[in-house]
Amino acid sequence: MLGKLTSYSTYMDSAELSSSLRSVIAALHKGLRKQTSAAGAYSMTELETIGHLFRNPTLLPTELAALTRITTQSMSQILSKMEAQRVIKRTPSKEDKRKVGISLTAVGKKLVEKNLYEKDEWLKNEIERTLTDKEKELLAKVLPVLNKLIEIK
Amino acid sequence: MLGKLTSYSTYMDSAELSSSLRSVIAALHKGLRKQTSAAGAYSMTELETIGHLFRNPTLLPTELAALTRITTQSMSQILSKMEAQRVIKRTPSKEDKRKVGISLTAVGKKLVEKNLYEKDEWLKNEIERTLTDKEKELLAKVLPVLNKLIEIK
DNA sequence: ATAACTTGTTAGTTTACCTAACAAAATTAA
DNA sequence: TTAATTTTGTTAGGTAAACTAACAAGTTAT
Repeated sequence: MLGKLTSYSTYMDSAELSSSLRSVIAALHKGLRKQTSAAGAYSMTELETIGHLFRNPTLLPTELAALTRITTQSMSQILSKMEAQRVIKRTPSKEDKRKVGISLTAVGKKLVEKNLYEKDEWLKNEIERTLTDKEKELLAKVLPVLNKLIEIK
Repeated sequence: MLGKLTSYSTYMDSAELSSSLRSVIAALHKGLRKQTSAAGAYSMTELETIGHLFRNPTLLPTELAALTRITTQSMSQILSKMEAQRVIKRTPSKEDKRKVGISLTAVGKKLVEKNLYEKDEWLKNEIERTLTDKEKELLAKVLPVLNKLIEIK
């Protein structure tokens, strides 16, 4: 079962690496979903959407959909929900009347600053509880590597 | 926004670490799901289930549910589906008549050997295409760290 | 001018989970 | 030993978060 040794690892070839990575991603994702699904909280994708709007003053629905990797139709539904909650606002463009700028409302921004990181509490606690400082450092180092895997091409 | 510096990272505190990790996990999970959802393929959890049965000759539904982090009810449905496909078989225990041993059929084993790793093809290709050998090495090193985060307590 | 493309939306469907309710066997308590 | 409780597995029904289909309206290309 063990793949042939290569230069990049004494233990794993890419097949085993991907299988193990899939496995741990599935488990972590389930842990996260269980957290966020508690009591009318934001879903994973809603959380991502809010995060993008926090870092970018305004974005189009299409752009948000691409960033969060869902269809524009699904994004449209999320936006309607968040608009009803006064978390985001839709501002139709004057140059191109098809376009609708999406941005956080004042209420939304306040809510985000107060709550966004709190939503990650579970994972944060898991990290602090189970990992050593050295492991945290390693994790921080590998994040850009993981992000390379999901770059939009 | 930048947290105060700590010993384990020059750049990230646990809050930022967890936020970034959540983000990349969500994206990777979506990428994986898109792959596995193609053409009557196995879902993420079904894939996990098969993997566990590949490594353990027989397991109980309860054990499989715990390992894959879903309810026993959900596992029951997955098992029914896979039994209908002749991928797994149910063998009631003689000592304890409540228990049902789950194992891969001959057909299932063959199918798994042929296909399990292929299902990870997308991720494998992404890894090989976008990561350098050094990055692959780093990824292999961080896997046990990520697994620590999801250990069943 | 009209055809083709872009952008955003609503409507309806699917998937992968969940909770509720229950049956049957095993274990513990009385 | 009988009765209550716990364990194990299942079916039935519900839900959240995605999807595809269809379409309206604005923009660009021919």
